Amino acid sequence: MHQQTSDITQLLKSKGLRVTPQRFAVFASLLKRTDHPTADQLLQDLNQDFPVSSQATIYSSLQALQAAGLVREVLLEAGITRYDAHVEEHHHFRCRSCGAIEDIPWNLFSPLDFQQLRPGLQPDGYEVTIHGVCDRCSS
Amino acid sequence: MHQQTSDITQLLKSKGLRVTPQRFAVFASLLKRTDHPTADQLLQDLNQDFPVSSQATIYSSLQALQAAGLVREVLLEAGITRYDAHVEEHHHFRCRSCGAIEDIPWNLFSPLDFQQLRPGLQPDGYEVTIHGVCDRCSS
DNA sequence: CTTTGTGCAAACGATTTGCAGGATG
DNA sequence: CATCCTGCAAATCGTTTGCACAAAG
Repeated sequence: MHQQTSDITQLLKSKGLRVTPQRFAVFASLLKRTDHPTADQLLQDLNQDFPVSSQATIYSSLQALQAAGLVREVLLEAGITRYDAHVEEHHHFRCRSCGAIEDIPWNLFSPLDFQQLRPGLQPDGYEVTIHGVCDRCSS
Repeated sequence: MHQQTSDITQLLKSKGLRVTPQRFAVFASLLKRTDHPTADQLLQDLNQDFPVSSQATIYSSLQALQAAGLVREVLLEAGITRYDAHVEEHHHFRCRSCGAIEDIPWNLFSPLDFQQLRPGLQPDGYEVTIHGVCDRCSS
């Protein structure tokens, strides 16, 4: 949150990524948004005023950012890949009526106990997806 | 588990679905498998010996079965939609190395407490996705 | 006999790729 | 200045659609 321009540049560099205007713009835009946009929504947003990036570049930027651990995929609907730069762990609530997606704070639930997991499986992370109806749709 | 041929037929009928050889085959195959196949894997499987179904029909069968609540989608990798006929709730473990997917029993974890969820959100289900490395890959 | 499903092939939308020119460190 | 990125257009992959024929209830 509240990253300065120079912070973002340093962050990208520290992960071994070249800082290009396109890559910077993709990451900065994702940091600003909390709505988990798709690649295409991101592209629309960036190119709103004047062309900033192309389709192919959006995808390669997202791949690079993902590989660097700065961005993660969010999979909630079949065939739709969303992206999120808020990599601090959190859960998701998805409204089955309007499709809205809401972040759920990580510490809302007590941590899962992996003791009972089958021996051999080495977990290194998890997330909860909650399905339901949001307030806008239930009224 | 261990459904008889006639059971499956009755089950489909009870959900208001016409029983066609294709639909029957898709559902029966999914019931037998626990590996969450994609539509294409399912098609390969069914048509292994002789043609049973076409691509278009697999997709429409899956849609019908899903609408009837007999099958659910499993989303674990970007762009890959998997299907599962074991609709009793359960969680998933995905190996980040080989991609293997393993079912995790629903009652392995104590139930989540939705009390603290933002008022207005009405949850009606959830699932946990665990990421990690499986025994085959860690040795 | 009416309704719904099937199979084919064409259409589609999201993502990837090859390649020539351009920018980064 | 060597390496890596960008943009374009073509290619690819999974899924959907239109339509004529066949099968289910």
